[in-house]
Amino acid sequence: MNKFLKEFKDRGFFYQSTSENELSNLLDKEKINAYIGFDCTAESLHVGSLLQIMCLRLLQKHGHRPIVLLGGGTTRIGDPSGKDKTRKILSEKEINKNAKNIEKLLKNFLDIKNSKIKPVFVNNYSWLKGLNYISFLRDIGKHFTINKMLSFDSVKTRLEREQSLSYMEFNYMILQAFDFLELNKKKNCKLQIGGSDQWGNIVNGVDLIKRYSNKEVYGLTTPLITLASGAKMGKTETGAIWLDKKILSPYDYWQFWRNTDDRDVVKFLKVFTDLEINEINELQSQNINKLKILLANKATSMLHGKKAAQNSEQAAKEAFSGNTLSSNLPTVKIKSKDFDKQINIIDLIILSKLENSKSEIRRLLKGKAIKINDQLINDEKLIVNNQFFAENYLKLSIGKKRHIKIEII
RNA sequence: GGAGGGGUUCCAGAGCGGUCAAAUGGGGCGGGCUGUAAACCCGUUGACUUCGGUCUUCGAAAGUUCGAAUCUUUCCCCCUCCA
Repeated sequence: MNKFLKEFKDRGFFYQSTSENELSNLLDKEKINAYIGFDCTAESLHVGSLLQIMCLRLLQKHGHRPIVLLGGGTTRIGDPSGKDKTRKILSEKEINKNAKNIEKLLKNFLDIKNSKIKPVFVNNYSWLKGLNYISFLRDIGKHFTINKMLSFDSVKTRLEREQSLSYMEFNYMILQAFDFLELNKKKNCKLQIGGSDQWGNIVNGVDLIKRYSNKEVYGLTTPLITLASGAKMGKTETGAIWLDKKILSPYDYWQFWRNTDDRDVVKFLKVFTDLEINEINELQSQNINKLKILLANKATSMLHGKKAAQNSEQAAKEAFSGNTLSSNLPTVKIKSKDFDKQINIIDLIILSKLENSKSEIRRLLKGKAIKINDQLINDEKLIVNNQFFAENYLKLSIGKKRHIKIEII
């Protein structure tokens, strides 16, 4: 089997593929261009997309060129796969902004220097915006039968539940197939990778290219990563694990990985780091917490850089064991006019934005959850004044895991 | 078109005139144990509070009543069965 494909499987990326043997042969024979599409519904990507991002890296590792398709056009329509309802439609401005931001994020992960494997970024809006309806129907539409389209899961489930599926969304799969065709024509793209929920859309593209150009292209899907606990990867109660540091600090990102369930650690090392498989196998005998730190460091430095990862590890070490006020903890700045020499503990926490309900803070205080400079606070009337600050800093902890530094400016 | 069932706090789901901010389970949060894990145990889970209370919630609106999630009317939305 082809080396790329083998590693793809060994690491746990593989779910299914079209004509696997032929694909393997092709990958042996030449370095190809392969694409993954990202939709632009949010201003950032979250950990849920990380699996796809790692696929792009893996392609690069094996000398293939990734094409990143930003769904600037298709986001205007909305993919009905896996959705009960039509999503809200975003404005053009938002979509463009999102696309830009996502491109920027992805560049953190990819090798953008090596010209042989340097990723190509394309936005499908560039070819979708000017489509001529009549010629599109004649050239492309004739290759799709309604009979078949109705058989796709994304359509079927909607219809079965008698939830409306608009004509607009119904067209999504055709557009995605068309994307593949365009990329094949323009960029000689021969492979599309996507999540398992994209299977139908991908196969459509493969079929379309076969019929339209009589060329052989391939599709490859990744499994849905589920956690040992059964939850979906990347969605926590407090919100998604975003990749953009403006939304989620590197420290919190690091913590996300540090808190991985024991049972998921090895799986994650394989999928979300570049460590070689045999290296990971050797490491398995190590202390599980060391592995989690390794995972956190690898994952964080890949996105935010080595320095950020080191700082996060350092901050975590200090926040959890020592009582020193780490300079690396996430910092909340409070204006001295709001502080005004002293402030009630509850108001301080509100200002810090760690909690936004006073009742909740009172509960936490009663439950021995709140510490200032590692000193337990259980008096809700406590006045925090200058004495609590070393320099201009104070460490505020809620529970065992949330630690921040408050700075007066 | 006909017959019936239902919309309750994050979710599932009880309540069916006062004792209801609303049982129970899940989830979340906090505490304990430990390893910033899992499992387990305990507490907590609308907001505000001078801790006495106060205010806002049971699909929407109007009404009956001293008093409504609970009764009535209208409206909106879901589901099941028959045609």
